[in-house]
Amino acid sequence: MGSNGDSDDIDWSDDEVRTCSSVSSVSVHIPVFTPPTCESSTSGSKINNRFLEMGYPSRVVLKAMEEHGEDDEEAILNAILTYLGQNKYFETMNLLEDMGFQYDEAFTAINRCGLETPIEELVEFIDAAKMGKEDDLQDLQVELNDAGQSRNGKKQKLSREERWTDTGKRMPLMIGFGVPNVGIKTIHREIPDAGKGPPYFYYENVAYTPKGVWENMSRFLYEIEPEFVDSMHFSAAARKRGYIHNLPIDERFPILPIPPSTIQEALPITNKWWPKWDLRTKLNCILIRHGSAEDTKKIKEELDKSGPDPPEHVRKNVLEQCRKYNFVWVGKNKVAPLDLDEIEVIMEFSKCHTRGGGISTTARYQCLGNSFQVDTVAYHLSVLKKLFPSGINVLSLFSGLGGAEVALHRLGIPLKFVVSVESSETCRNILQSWWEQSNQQGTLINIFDVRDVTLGKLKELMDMSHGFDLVIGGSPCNNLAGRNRYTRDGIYGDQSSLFFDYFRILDLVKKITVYRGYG
DNA sequence: ACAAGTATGACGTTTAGC
DNA sequence: GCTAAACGTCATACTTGT
Repeated sequence: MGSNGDSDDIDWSDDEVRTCSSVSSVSVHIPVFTPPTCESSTSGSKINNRFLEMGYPSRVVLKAMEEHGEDDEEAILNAILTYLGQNKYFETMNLLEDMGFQYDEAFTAINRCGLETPIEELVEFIDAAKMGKEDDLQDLQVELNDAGQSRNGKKQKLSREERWTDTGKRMPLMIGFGVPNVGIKTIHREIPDAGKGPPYFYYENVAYTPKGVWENMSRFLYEIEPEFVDSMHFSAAARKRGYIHNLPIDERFPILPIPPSTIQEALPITNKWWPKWDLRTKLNCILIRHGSAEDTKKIKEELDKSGPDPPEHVRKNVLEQCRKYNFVWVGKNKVAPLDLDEIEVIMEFSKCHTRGGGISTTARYQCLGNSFQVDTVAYHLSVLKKLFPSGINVLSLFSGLGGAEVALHRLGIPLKFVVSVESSETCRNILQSWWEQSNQQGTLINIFDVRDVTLGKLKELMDMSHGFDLVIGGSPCNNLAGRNRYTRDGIYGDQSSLFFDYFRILDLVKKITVYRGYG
């Protein structure tokens, strides 16, 4: 934590790590889906443009505006969602759940049978799926029903709080302080004074770390309780991440249109070849490496050998491999790893975000596997739109592909001044070319190494920008991630210890902000 | 040939929740 | 005890450019 010989005009004596009582009481209520609220606007063409920017087909937008006038944005959005079948989706989900089916059952049924399938057939599908899973699933069902009735002495649907894997295992839902459509928690949370902005900050890392890591990080980050969210609630792939931030959590909204949230919707070309006995509707976490060609070959050979109705042990083995390597079905008995453009879209970057400019395939897989899932982060950042209508100054640490920048841009928050700190030249190039292509009007400054972000450098940057509104970043997870067999050393590991630079820089920005009266 | 960059097979353990 | 998942690392072979 050297201050590089800067002449200090602030008291930089080492802070004790703050000990604040972090209190948060949680209450839960379960609303049905409501479309995101939109500010009222004065001109119809403005609204039109906004919906078009959101990516809705112009024909649909025009039709909605014809029927609902030009000013009632909420009614127009509602109509668009109806035309696109999204309202129907939520209605059907709610109906099935009201009938007593679990979230995942309803989810799978709709996504396997299609939205237009009559409700009776969906019910049949679910029942049939259950029969196919034999005794263990029946036992599970009994167990779930029992649990559903006994919890808190009140009948309660477990599906809102928990989900089941396609093998029937119960998993935590990981919805943090709420996600769209699944069930929104109403939460009152107190942020300890030391953690309050300005600046706002947002820190991200993998949810499953060695024991004690999140407690440790939380202790540094002002005792703020982490929010754990699985991006499966925003996209077709799981991504269990923890976020420590001091953002408000009321009135969050997702970026629109809501992207496909199942494998079947996101990768429709796989439907034709997807076997009935592969019940996956969600991909596992997208990693930095893809599965091997050798493994896909073995799967094909094994299935070709066992004929049209493979025996249980073959299915089990194939499914195990598919889950492990995130294989999808691309031909008869033929699985393949995800393509790069498929990953780009699932992470909610645009197609070709990482393509070209001399970047190798391996490097693309790597930086995409390291990235934010944009919808998830955008949902959390959406509260900034109201707070910074004229634009935002961002210090983006460990920027990578620019997930934070893309999220803010997609939310329609102008990027006035962005300092991006990123050690990979490849990633800096990708962010730089996105910046140019997306027609940014603000300033982008690239810095190579977080260690170069000293007190003096920060003062210089904050003089230029009049302070930072948001400090955002996810520090390296190498030494935390479960897949690491060699150097899962925890927060003090070679790469993951850069967390402390995140903290150092954030804390310096806080102090400069107070001292100079920014914000 | 050689170096540098790229692709790929092989490789357990620690979480968490029953 | 069980199952399931996990922003990965290392060594080596291959490819590309000079």
